[in-house]
Amino acid sequence: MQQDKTRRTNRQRTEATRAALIDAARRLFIERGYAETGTPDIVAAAGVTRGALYHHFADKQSLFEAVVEAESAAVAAEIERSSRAVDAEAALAEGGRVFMEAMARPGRTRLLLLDGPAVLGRAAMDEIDGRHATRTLREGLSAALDEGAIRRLPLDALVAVLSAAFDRAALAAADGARRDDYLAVIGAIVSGLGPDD
Amino acid sequence: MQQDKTRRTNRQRTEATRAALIDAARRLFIERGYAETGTPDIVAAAGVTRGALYHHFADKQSLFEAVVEAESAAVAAEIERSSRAVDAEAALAEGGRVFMEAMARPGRTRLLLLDGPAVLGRAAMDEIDGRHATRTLREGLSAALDEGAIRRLPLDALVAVLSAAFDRAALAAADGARRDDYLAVIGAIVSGLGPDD
DNA sequence: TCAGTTACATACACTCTGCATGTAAATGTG
DNA sequence: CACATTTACATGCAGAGTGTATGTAACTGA
Repeated sequence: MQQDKTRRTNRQRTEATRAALIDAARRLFIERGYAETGTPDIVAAAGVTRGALYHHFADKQSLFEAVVEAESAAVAAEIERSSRAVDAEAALAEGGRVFMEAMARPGRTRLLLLDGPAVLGRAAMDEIDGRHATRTLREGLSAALDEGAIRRLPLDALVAVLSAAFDRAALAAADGARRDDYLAVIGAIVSGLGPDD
Repeated sequence: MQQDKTRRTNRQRTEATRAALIDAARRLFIERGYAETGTPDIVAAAGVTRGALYHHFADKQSLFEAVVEAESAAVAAEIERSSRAVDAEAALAEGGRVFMEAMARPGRTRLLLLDGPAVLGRAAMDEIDGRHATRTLREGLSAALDEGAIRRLPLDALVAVLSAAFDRAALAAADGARRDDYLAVIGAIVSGLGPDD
C-alpha cells in the first residue's frame, strides 16, 4: 500500500497537475478576468510552480483556452441534460431557457462571452462552442428547418445570429436586466421565423 | 508671424497632444489589439513621451476608452449620413447595410466588438454606443413600434438583441463570411416581427 | 540496472505599467 | 510688466508579470 504522493505514474502526475491548473485558473479567470489574473496567482492556487504551468501549456493563453474549452463543454452538458421537448420550436424555447440559466453562474459570461472572444478571437470561439453549446442550437434549428417549422434561410448565419442573441441576453441578465424581456424578444423572433407568414 | 511650435496656447497644446495620442493609439489598437499594444509604442507613434500620455489620461484603459468613444461616434456618423429611407422597416434595412459597411473597415470589429467589451465591460460599451450607433437603431425600432410596424415588445431588450445580431454579423463578415447571408437572416427576423402574424 | 525521457522547480532577462520627481512654458494678478 | 502659480510635459524608478533557460528528481523502457 503506497502513498498517494509517492510512486505515481507519469500519466497520473500529468493529469493531476493539469486538472489542478485548469481548475485554479478557471476560478481566478472567472473571479477577476483574464488580464487581471497573473500566472503566479494561478500556480499558487493550484499548489504548483510556474515551471509546471509552462511545462504543460505553451503560454498563459493556451491555459486559458483549455479553461474555455472545459467551461463551454460544461454549459453544453447542462443544456443536453435537460432537453426533453417534442417539437422543434418548443425545444428551442426550452434550450434557450436552460442556456440562460447555465450562463447565470457568476463569471461565466465574462469568461465565455467577453474574455474568450477577445483573447482567442471570434473564429476560435466559434470553433469551440460549435462543438458544444452552439452545436445543440444548430441541431435544434436544423430540425426546425427540416420539419418546415421555420422558413428557409442559410443555416450558418441563422445559427450565428441566434447564438449572438442568446449571448447578449445572458450578458444583459448578468448585468441585472430582466431575463423574461429577452426571452420574450427571442421567442417572438423565433416564432416570427415561421414559414412565409 | 510666429512659428507653429512656439507660442502655442495651452489649449492648443492639449488638443494637439490628445489628438495625436488618440490617433496613434487607434491605429495600433486596430492593428494589434489592446493587450498587444504597449504604451511605449503608442507614444512613439504619436511623437510624445509616456509622461504626456499619463498627464492627459489616467491610465492605458482610459486612453482606450477615448479611442472607442471616437470610433463609435464615427460609425454612427456614417450611418446617419446615408439614412434616407421613408418607412421604418426600410430604414432599418438600410441602416443595417450601412452599419455592416462601416464595420468593414479593418480592425473596427476587433476594437469595438472584441476588445471594447472585454476591456471596458458590456455595460460601459452599452452606455457608449447607446449614444452612437445603437442610438440610431433604437430610434428606428422606436419609430417602427410607434407606427405599429412591429409587434409590441420591450424596447430595451429588442434593441440589445438586434444590436447583438448586427454585431455578430459584422464579426462574421470580417472573418470572411457572406454578408448577404447575415443580412437575409436579420431581414427575415425583422419582417417576422411584424404585428401578430 | 542504467540510459533516456518526462515532470517539474528555480533563476534570470526582458517588457510593461504607473508613479514620482524635475523643468520649461503658459497664465493671471497686482 | 514682474512674478507667483498652474499647466504640460520629460525623465527616471519601482514593482509586477511573462516566457525561457537551466538544473534536478522521478519515472520508463530496454
